[in-house]
Amino acid sequence: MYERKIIPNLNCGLDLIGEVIYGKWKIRLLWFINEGHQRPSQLQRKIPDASRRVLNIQLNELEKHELVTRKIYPIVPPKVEYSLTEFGETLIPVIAALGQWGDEHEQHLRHVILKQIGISDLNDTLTS
Amino acid sequence: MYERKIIPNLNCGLDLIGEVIYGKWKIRLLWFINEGHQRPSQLQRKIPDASRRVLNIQLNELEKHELVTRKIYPIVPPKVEYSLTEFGETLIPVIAALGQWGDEHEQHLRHVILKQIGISDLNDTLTS
DNA sequence: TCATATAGGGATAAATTATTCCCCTATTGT
DNA sequence: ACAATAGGGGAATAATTTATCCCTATATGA
Repeated sequence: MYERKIIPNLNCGLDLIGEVIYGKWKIRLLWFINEGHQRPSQLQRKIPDASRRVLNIQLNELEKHELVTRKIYPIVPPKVEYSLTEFGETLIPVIAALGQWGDEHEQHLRHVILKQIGISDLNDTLTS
Repeated sequence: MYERKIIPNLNCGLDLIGEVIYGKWKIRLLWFINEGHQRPSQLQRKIPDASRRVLNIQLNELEKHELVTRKIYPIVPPKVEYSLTEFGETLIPVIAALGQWGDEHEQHLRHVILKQIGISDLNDTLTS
């Protein structure tokens, strides 16, 4: 595992929440697990742009941070199910607020983001 | 400026909000600007762990994303003030929700974060 | 027998983000 | 003359995060 060389700040609530949700796919993982997509293969299908590898890594971190639990069924082929812990569930309303803000301002966000990236990528983005 | 090689997903609200707030200091910048710390030097004093350079870069991005505006006073020594746009203001309640969750679960978060990083860093973190 | 599905991890490359260092302008105070 | 303050940016490097590729194991169906 990677070992940090710069010690993180843990001064305020924003620092603390950042430590556990800052990761490209973590919020989506929590969201989909909450929606009932509990198995790794299901999650991968819901998030096809992420590689299986990263999802595993980020799921491990979520588990270490006690936001999710992992249940292994001793059968073949293997079966694993992730569930939100009570702690993890408290985060759902916050994630909902993030997603809602994004949805409410979709038009404007798309505009300013594409403007910055460069309009040349517009087609790629829309067709992906 | 850096040019992306991987095209971002802009499928849902979570993708969109991520594009504008995903950055180590952005949320704090928005928060402090909202609190009235509008000048770059003030912001730097509020966030001493970030270098002046990164703050400038992230402020530029926030401006491009139309979350803040930059007002330059043509005097010497120079004076600059950042303000939230109306759009930026709509993000404040969301940031507040993030910070509040972090504050409410401070004990538990500290515990799981330090557990993962390694307790050896405990002293460093507490005295920094 | 061979492909598929299931779950996971090691090693390494690439992409992205953040830090460091140094440079520029002009005024005020010592 | 020199340091400090105000704001800003280029270039190089470090740190961190993601992506890619390849390998393990077992059972089922074609």
